Amino acid sequence: MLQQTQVATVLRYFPNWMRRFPSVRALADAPEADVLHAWQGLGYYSRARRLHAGARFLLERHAGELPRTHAALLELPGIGAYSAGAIASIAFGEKKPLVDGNVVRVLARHFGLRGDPGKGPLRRALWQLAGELVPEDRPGDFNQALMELGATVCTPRAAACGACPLRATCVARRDGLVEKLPELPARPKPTRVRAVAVAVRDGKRVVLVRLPASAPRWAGLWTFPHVELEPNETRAAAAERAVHGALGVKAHIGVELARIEHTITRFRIALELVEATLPGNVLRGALRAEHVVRALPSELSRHAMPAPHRKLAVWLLANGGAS
DNA sequence: AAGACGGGGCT
DNA sequence: AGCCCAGTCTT
Repeated sequence: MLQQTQVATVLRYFPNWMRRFPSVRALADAPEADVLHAWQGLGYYSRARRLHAGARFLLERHAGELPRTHAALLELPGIGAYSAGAIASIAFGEKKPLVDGNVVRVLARHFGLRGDPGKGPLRRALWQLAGELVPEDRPGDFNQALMELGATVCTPRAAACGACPLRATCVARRDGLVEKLPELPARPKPTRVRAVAVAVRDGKRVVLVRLPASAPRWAGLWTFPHVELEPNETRAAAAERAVHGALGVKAHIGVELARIEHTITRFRIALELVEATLPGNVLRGALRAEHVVRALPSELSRHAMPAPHRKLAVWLLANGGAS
């Protein structure tokens, strides 16, 4: 849960997660829908699916117990070099390094390492260095200390060098490079896109569709039928296309209901919610599919939805089913 | 060896 | 408005 996610954010999810899945078996036995529901809003949903798969893997291969070696941990879905190093060193006292965003920063600054830490040469050097530094005695404490130093003292901006226990030997501090290191590439500015989502009405109910497991984004989550607008495409045409793509039927497109802005990894999406109805004769068959559900606005929260569609669902609930 | 994957905290 | 977060997996 903490992979690429701040502790402050995880704190809002972890207690509920542990209440719903208090054991490896509880998680392994849970339907994926429940797992995604408990994860909804956290992002990087493949983490949830891998954690789920990991629980099942543990039951099949390790009698439901976490293996105690770095090598065996690495075989688990969702456990990469960082997590295997963290668990092996912190939980089991194995002398293994770890490199997370904090460690990258601390090491790059302290040793004055130039280059992009995401690229091969420096990336390898950082793991090599971390491996040489981690001690036989209390490797977990050392690793946590390194991360904690990065999180609290050697921060991305306004580092508290005066309070740093390593200030005497820090190359970046000596050379005035603290703010320059590590040399992370700037994230490209998000591309602006317009998208339309459709609230397909069936009386007081509204249609949600579940994205297929093969979807590049939000796989397994429920959304309103939606598409990005093509160049020069009208909102209504896009809305029709969205409904046809999701349900295979033609819809009567109505008025715009709401509009939100949402930024995800590389896109800044202006997402408009448009109302629609279906001809009565196609309604029943089209909505029978397993990946389609009709729900009252008050029931939408039962389904795992990504943040932007969740916002639209909240809007629908607040602003009623006025149709 | 690059890209892709979410969403939000914090400056 | 940016930057970055206790990374992993796929292409």
